[in-house]
Amino acid sequence: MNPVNLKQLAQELNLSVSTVSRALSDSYEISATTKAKVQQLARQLGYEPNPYASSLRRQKSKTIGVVIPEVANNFFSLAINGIEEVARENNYHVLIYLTHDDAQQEATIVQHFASGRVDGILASLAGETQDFSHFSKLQERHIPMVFFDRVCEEFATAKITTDDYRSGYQATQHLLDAGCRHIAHLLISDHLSIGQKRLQGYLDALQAHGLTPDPALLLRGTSNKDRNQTLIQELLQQNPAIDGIFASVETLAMSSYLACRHLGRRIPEDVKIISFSNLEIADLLDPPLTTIAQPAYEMGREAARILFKSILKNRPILPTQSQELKSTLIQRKSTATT
Amino acid sequence: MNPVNLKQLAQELNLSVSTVSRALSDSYEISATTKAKVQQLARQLGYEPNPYASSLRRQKSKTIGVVIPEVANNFFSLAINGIEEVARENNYHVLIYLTHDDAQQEATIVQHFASGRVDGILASLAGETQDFSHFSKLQERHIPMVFFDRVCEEFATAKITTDDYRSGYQATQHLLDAGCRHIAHLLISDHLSIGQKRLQGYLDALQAHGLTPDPALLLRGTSNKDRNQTLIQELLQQNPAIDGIFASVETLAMSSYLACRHLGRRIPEDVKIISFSNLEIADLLDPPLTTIAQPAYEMGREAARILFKSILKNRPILPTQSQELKSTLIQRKSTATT
DNA sequence: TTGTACGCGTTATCAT
DNA sequence: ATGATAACGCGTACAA
Repeated sequence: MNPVNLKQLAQELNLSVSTVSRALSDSYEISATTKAKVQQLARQLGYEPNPYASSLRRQKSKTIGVVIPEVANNFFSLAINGIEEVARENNYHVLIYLTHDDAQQEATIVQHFASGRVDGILASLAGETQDFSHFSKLQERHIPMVFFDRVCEEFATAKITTDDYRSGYQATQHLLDAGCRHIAHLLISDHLSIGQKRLQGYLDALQAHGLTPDPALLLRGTSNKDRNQTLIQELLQQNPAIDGIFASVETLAMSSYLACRHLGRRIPEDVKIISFSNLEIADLLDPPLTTIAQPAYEMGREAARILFKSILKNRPILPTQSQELKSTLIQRKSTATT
Repeated sequence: MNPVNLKQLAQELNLSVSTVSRALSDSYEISATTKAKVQQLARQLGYEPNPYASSLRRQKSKTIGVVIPEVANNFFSLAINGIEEVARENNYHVLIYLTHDDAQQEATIVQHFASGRVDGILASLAGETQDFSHFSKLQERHIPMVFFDRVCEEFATAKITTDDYRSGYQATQHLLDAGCRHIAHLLISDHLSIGQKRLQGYLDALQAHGLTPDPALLLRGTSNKDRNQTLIQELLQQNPAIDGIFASVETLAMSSYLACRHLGRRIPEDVKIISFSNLEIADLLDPPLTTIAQPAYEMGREAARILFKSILKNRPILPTQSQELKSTLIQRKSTATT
């Protein structure tokens, strides 16, 4: 059984292809009776319009592309939920591409979008990305694009972020208030602006409290979790004074838990830990993890909304449409004072 | 700047469209020099072939559709990782659709696939699904389809599952060995075959130990976590003898943790808990959760491999290509004997 | 080795 | 109210 097309419907009904097409799109110029006949047969034969023919003709793909580092990550999977919801509301389809934090792969993916496969793009940068020329080329082609979370500052488009500087400051402040004086900061990447902002918040908070940041207490995580745990263990051993850890991403907090356990450091008695995290069950950890939770779902949704506003109204996206949402610090036992 | 197409390249080079087309596909009938010229200009102008025109012409979309209940779920996000990897290896694109466990939405999505938008489908059923006719229609159209995890037994196609009966038996056995005599079983849905198998394993294990299963100890979870926690609390209160919980999915285990905490039941002293789960950090929970971990990534990968074998060789998928992978019981403190 | 012509399925324009 | 026709961009059979 082959896919049914307009021609077959037309033949069956002794109508022209164009009449059938119009009947199906509920055009006002078609009589009610023909409409009914056509639509009934279409339903009966399970007719589905060929989306590629339609895309070719209309120069619209009804598809958006989502480019993210990983999907097995609470933040991104929640964001996808938000994106998918808005896409469905607009009868759009969602193509997912994973960069695995590899700039080269990201470039390949984005380059492909010059083909017209998607009407718009939602992207969160690979940690490695330093050269943004692949994105610029898309801008020249006027393909609307919204960045979320791991944004590219330089681009004249909308970006959905959270108040990373403030959160970084607040997290550090929280540890200081809890009595920590030697706070390590674990970051993801040297290149991401959100990482830089969180770092700057950390540095400023320390200095505001009369403390001199110690570069030895900064650790760049890798993509390998075992390696990260080892690095953190070494950090803790080489700097026994460390009494607080501020992790920029969830996995680094988890590696810190394992490192502490391995070294016999108690949380929060010996080391207090706070982390950016969208772990739903932070409360069920041992000990419960104090988190800065980003509104991941809302970020995905807002990014998608802005994108669709542009696609549907055929207007360029302006940087002024950017939004900065608020993260929430949720205090739990991992930073409790004894 | 408009998307570049073959016509423009042809004009620029004083060649015909077909020559350019052939040069780009590295056809043997084109001279090396023209090929070089064409390819250079194509690169220079950032030419990307229009995938929709190509799909229309070739009747191939180079796209697969993935239909799953949720993405914010460790099992499914890991599976997507596996799927995406295989898709990328084959230069295919991945469309993601979420059913949110709603059979109606699933039917709508699947129905749309009759349009030819995808060359193949990977699906994991919505918990609610009872009527499978939407899938049958696709089979009539010979669109290759592989089910994974939440499979539909009735279909003559490949299914990737885990040894759910054995795991259900083993999980129950594990609790029995730990001394439990009143074991509750929390399931997702009455309709999913994997749920039925796990349940059967549970029932058989009980009976093999001379215990009579008590229907009052079976609880069907909902899609609402708070509601689930309430239900579990009621279950525990109405059946104070319960000393073991076997959860069929991770969220029900987490709700059980919260329920126990709320009621002051200690884990594992008062109640031991075991659950199907792909939580990476089960070990960091309080107490660490004994899990049956499914090879989610591998399942996605294998399902995708089978699908691509069919797509690329243009052969139907046979039920004999089905695979049953092994889950692993990882014993942790939540089922420890005191 | 290259060019011409057609068709994939749909939609939009122009006629009747 | 309906039909004929062209075009979207690409790939291929056939011609030259």
